[in-house]
Amino acid sequence: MFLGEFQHLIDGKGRVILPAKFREELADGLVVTKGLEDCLFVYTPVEWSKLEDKIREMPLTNQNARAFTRNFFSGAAKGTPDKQGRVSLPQNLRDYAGLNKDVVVIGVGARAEIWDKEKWTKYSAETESSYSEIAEQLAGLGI
Amino acid sequence: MFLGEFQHLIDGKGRVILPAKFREELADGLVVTKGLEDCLFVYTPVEWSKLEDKIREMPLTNQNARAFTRNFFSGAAKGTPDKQGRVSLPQNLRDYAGLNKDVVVIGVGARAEIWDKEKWTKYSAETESSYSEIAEQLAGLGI
DNA sequence: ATGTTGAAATTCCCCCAAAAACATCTGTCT
DNA sequence: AGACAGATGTTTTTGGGGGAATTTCAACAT
Repeated sequence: MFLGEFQHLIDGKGRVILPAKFREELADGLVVTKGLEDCLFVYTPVEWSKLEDKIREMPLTNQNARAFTRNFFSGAAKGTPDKQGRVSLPQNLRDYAGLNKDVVVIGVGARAEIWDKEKWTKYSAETESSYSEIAEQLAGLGI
Repeated sequence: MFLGEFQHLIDGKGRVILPAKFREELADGLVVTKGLEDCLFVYTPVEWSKLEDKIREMPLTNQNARAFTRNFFSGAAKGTPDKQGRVSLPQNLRDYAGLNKDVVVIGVGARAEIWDKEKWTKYSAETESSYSEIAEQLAGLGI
């Protein structure tokens, strides 16, 4: 279970330091993928394989499914944090999320997310103001 | 399981260097064939034979099925990477996929794909929008 | 409030492995 | 026999991964 918001830097080699609170859960591996709203999703191996199973069911013969599958798998990277809690992010993922130096790592329950700091600031400002409105619309989802 | 996106060059003899992360899985052989959307599909021997079985089940009476089967099998080539992790691609396959010098090798779960760099750039840009659409739907399914 | 201790974060440096260019060998065809 | 095309091997360079050291921060106790 990932909670909280943490500021970090990316080093010259494209590595992020994981928040200390996330280390234990991710110690034996993690998977990073292209997420929604231009951020990266970070899953534990268990969560990932659930996802993977769903995707594998998609038919090879459907063109949209192919496009999605390609994006999904090619935009994914397995990794293990080193002894200092760092994970290296492949170039294509950094490009996708527009990560430069300042990043924000947030906990979102089952997964963590990595954002470019600026993008996150903007996004959270926008959604915070409409927080209760959004909540209203979610009422139908049974929360 | 193949994941990620990797840039490589084809040498003068028509050989591609396989990404280091794919080597182990392909060490004891691989099958390359004409893929969909002008790229090449690369399978492990195991995955290939699974596919072969599926294709055999297709009705011989369907004209499209016949055409597909012909392309798929006639364009296939078995190979083994050398000690440095290189695979040589037959001329006809290189022509098919329009491979010059810069290629992109991507992991797509059960298979890998080899793309001409330019084509891949274009394709992934075009399909990115459908990615987030589908991802959103999947996210709605509680993933 | 201040000093002390420990852990986390940032920077630096080294080494190994992977890429890319370069070179050699073999066989076949003319 | 020579030349060419194909495949296989070798060398050098570059980039990335990993470790270590220094600094910063935070928590705690005096």
